[in-house]
Amino acid sequence: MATEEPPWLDEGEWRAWVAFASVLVRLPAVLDARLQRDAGVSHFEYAAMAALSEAPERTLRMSDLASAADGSLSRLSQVVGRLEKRGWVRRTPDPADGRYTLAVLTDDGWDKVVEAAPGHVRAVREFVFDPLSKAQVRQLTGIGGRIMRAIDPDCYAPGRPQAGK
Amino acid sequence: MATEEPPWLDEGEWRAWVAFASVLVRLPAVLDARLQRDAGVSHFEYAAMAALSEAPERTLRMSDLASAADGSLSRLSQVVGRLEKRGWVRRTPDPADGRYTLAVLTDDGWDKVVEAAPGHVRAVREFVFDPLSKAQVRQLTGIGGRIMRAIDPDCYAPGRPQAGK
DNA sequence: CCTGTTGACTTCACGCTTCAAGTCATCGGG
DNA sequence: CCCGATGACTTGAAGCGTGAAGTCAACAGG
Repeated sequence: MATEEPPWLDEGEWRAWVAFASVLVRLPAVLDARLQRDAGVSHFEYAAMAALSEAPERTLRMSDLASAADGSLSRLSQVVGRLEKRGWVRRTPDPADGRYTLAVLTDDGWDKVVEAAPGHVRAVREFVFDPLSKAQVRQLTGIGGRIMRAIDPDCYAPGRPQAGK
Repeated sequence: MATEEPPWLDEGEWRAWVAFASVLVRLPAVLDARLQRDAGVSHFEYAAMAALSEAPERTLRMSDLASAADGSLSRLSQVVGRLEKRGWVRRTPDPADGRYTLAVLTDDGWDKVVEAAPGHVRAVREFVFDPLSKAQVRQLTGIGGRIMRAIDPDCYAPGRPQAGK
């Protein structure tokens, strides 16, 4: 029963895959390049600061920030080191439990996010939402959810009725 | 006219973006990890060898191979160097024009592709096509095409009637 | 034939990511 | 109070990607 499925892609799947695989490679590349050019930060740095900017007290534990930004703790530690050198983030041991380290977005860091966000949103709109119809946006939501649940069933519940923030 | 569009994402777009952005980060990561674990090659190395395996004579000029594999010439040059050391690819100056370099897939390289392909297809099926309905696969084709055309209008014509290979 | 130009590829230095230790604070058991 | 275990983070070496500069073959003009 291990090989219930056809081993190869049929023509419809193949067409979908060539188109989608290109998107997987090129879309992150152009979004990264825009962010780098317009704001001088990588997408991962931006994601980390954006996550902090939405957190209470603009503060998050390193490990929570790592998963919020979809990266390893090691990677995050180095990135936060760079952001700290640029004055956008500060690190403090958690007063409640010294094993944790808290990352805090500074006022300069907040300003940086506010400066970078509109350009990033504009890029996302230009390459993703402008070319799509309203129906396709709905379809994309469903498709993205299905694929994410296949990759990581714990990432979020399927029919969560609450409005996400 | 520069700011015709709303600067922010509405709720439907935002939900689509959170789901899709995660896919953009995690799907390449899991596919890469599978390929690395099962066949010991990176996705880019696999893509390069797969492109060669489908080319006439299993041969392509370096620059054509670079664009077929969606990477810079510089990156490709290094990867082909590594593949050559492993005996899977050979480099020859083009007899017709010495400015070009031809990359040729060796028999060992062919075997490697044949060995790696089923696992890769299985992974793509597991994470992309199994969780989607037939209708969603069609939708994904349309969405992917639209986004790609926004990124690179020259990448392929919209309604090309010819069956792509 | 010589020379400058073009374009394809290669190489090098640098920055980033990863993987495998290493450090440090806390907790539970003697 | 001490001691080992656990878990959160940090660090260091190694590998990979990028951008700039270098090499080399072919061509076009004198």
